[in-house]
Amino acid sequence: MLQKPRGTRDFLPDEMESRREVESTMRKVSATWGYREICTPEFEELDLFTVRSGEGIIQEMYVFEDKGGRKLALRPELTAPVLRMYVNEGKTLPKPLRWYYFADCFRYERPQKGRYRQFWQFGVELIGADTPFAEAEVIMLAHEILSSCDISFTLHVGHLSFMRILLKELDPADQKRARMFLDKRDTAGLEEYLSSRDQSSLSERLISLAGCRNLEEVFSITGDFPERGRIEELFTILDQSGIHYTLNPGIARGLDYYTGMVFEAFAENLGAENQVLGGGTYRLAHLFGGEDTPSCGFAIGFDRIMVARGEKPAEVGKSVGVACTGEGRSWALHVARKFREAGIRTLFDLTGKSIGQQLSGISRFAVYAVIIGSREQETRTVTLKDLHSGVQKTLSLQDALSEVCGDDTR
RNA sequence: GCCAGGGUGGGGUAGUUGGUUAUCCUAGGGGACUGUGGAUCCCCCGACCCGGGUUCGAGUCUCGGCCCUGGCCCCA
Repeated sequence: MLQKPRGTRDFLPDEMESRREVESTMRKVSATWGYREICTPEFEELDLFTVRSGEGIIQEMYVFEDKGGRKLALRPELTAPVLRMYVNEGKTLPKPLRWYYFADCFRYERPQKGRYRQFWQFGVELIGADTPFAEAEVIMLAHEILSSCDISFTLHVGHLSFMRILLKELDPADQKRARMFLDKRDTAGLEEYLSSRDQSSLSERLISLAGCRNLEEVFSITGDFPERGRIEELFTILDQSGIHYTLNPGIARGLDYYTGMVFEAFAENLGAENQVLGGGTYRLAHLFGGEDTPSCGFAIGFDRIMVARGEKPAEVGKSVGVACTGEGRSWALHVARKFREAGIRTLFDLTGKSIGQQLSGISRFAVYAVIIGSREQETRTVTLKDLHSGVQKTLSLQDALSEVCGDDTR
């Protein structure tokens, strides 16, 4: 028997419905903030991703050559494609651009809990606004989306300037190593590394920086620097917004293109892969041939959200099943059509068996049965049975429709 | 790429030291049953992940691969 490729999943209707429910919540929230959906190709030129992230990621991607010999890759993420799209066709649109996407991505990695080779991301990019308000808006939107997903999470907000100030004397390779240690909260590793570089005093300052939970402490370590005012303004807005977050100067993020604010969110129930969101302020457009454009955004690991939510059956809508005898068939078809026109999920019996057996089938998926035989056909009525209470009555079609439609508890 | 633990009908499972026709539950299909439901009874369907090796004989032992679960690495 053929298997599905490693790290991919099939989704049955129950799971698909609950995924769509969450997805639709994310879309709705984003829409209320004025963000509009975009879509980019499933695959792109390989260079788009290597320009941004380096050659090293080739082994983590699905890379292939098409019949014309072009080197292509299934997208491993969406920020680069979105910014490529912006450079290609968004430059003349009025700024700022508020875009969101919901799309699948592919990474050739070892699957584990919450990590698959095909996975879905919901993300937002705010392009062309370079203010504390822009950064705050993106964080607040992220917070609202996560809150609407019915999971418990913690939101950490940081800024790369703090670390940069302390690290500016080191050469770039050492800076990068030091950031990685901090990002992983590996203080022992950091101390060891920096003392091998004769920078022991630095590691102490870095570690206390990473432990800071308010700005005064941070600035007492870093001293004053030009961006201070802007950073203070950003956090003032966050405080005024009332969202719950933690200041975390230890966030470094993996990549070099982040320029300032960075933030991450973590959920429970997730094991080793518990980060559900990551984002920040960055500059990428110039890498793809555009003007240097300030942007910020975030991406949500949709599948991890679903894991963190746990088993939650999706809402079942109202539904009726139509059972009929041979004599009642033509009237039953008409009745079914009317129910569907009223927006009710309506399943017609396909077995042609006895009424009892039809009801037996219907009761497995519907809360109402509509029974049509020769009596109903002659009098143009329907027999509506509530399968929960067992109560049934014979009504006009119109009354049956309003009974089903009007009863919101079903 | 690395480590640990796994893989028996669709799902969940039993299977002793290697020994007859691989156990049970559930789901699914059919029937009893063409004007009143989820019940019951009967019947059916359906599995040892793949390949090599050891053996008279392998679900069981062994090697390799694939896949799953979790962890490491990485995390754009």
